[in-house]
Amino acid sequence: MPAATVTAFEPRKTPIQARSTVTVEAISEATIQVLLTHGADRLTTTRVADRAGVSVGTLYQYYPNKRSLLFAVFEDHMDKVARAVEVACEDVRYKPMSEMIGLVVEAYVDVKMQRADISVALYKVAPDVGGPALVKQTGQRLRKAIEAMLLTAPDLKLSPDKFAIDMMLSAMSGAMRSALETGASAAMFRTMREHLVLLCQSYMVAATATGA
Amino acid sequence: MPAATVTAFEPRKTPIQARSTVTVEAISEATIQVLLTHGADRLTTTRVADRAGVSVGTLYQYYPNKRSLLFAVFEDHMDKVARAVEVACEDVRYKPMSEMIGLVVEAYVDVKMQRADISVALYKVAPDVGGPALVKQTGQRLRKAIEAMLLTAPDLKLSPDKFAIDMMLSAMSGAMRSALETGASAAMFRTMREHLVLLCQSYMVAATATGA
DNA sequence: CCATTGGATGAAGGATTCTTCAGATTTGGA
DNA sequence: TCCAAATCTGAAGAATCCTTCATCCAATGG
Repeated sequence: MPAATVTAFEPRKTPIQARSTVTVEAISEATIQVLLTHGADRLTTTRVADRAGVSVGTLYQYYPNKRSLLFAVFEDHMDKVARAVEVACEDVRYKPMSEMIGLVVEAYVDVKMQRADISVALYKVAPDVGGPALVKQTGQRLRKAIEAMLLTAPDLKLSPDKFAIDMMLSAMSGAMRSALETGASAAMFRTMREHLVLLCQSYMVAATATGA
Repeated sequence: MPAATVTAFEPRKTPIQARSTVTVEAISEATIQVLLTHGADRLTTTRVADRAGVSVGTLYQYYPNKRSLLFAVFEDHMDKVARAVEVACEDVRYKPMSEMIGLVVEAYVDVKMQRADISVALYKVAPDVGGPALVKQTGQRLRKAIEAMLLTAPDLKLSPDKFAIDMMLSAMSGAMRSALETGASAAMFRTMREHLVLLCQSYMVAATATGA
């Protein structure tokens, strides 16, 4: 069950017929498009419905309110990011720690980049939609994946520090956010990807060497 | 002159008499209070005016619109943070790089902590008020201060990498934001302060050793 | 003490937007 | 084919909020 903060965003009705499944998909996609083309503050339920090719009433048949709509999109994005990182964590088990960190960081940067526009759009609505709660939740999920991964590192003596992992994650997202919001160029992103890898690696080495 | 994105937020009238100076002060303070007690989405110009003990009309005499009001508060906060970091940068010139980094990071964490509630409140309104632009601006300001500081480090061979400094700054703010938004305990903040110092130190050492 | 400029007031205009719901339409199965 | 359930429609209700402006009060200096 999701945290309390996350409740009351549940969809109102579950699609049964194929027709409605298409509809909710269209609405979801339209939400992103409107967010992208009109911005967060001009995101209107009517506008989303128009773009989706349905009427407002239909929208409210699946989402109890505007926030739940945004929340759904947000949740979906976070899930995709988390999934990508989790997969990366699986793939690099039993490798040296530095390599682990490097690949995980790159995986994170890459998913975010693939959905750069959505990321930027979501930064704008996050505060109004219980963003921090979802971020926190996803953070825990990622920490577990990374923790499990690190436990298989042959060159890791100390057990991985939870605090250090959280630190790394928040630093990562901070750097990524900054780059995305300032609209960095492709070249800049490559550089920043390398730097972020370096940052995480050197920190994790230091953190696991010194202990906590 | 401020960037274009930052324009149109200028106060409408400059206080002349003592009375009006008090008024603008009260409005500014009231804005923070309302933000804290009612949240970003229920921040109303009328409500702010009430809390400040003036009428809405008075508010609009000094701020052309709601956004400019929020912007002013935001700007003020960012300035205080920047100032604190700049002072720290001045104080640690000619010391070893690690010490420099450590003290600057601590200075940053401390200012943010002192105004923890304001910080959290502002995260919520930032997107609607040209936050990213201001953050970018302040970031440049801080980078310059840090760059100048690093140039006086006796143990620094390579010239400091601008990219690395930006990276460090964004990582710092990301970690801080995460901690503030999740409402960490005082003990957690102490730990996180130490870790953040470690993170920045180890990264900067790695970044200036390897070059860019 | 008075005139002029600065400052304050707050009801009301104007604009948006969220959300509902009674009724029309479509679908899938009997 | 026909009906009940599932969907869809979109005008309109209801609630907010931002912002203005005509008007009144206070301060300052001559």
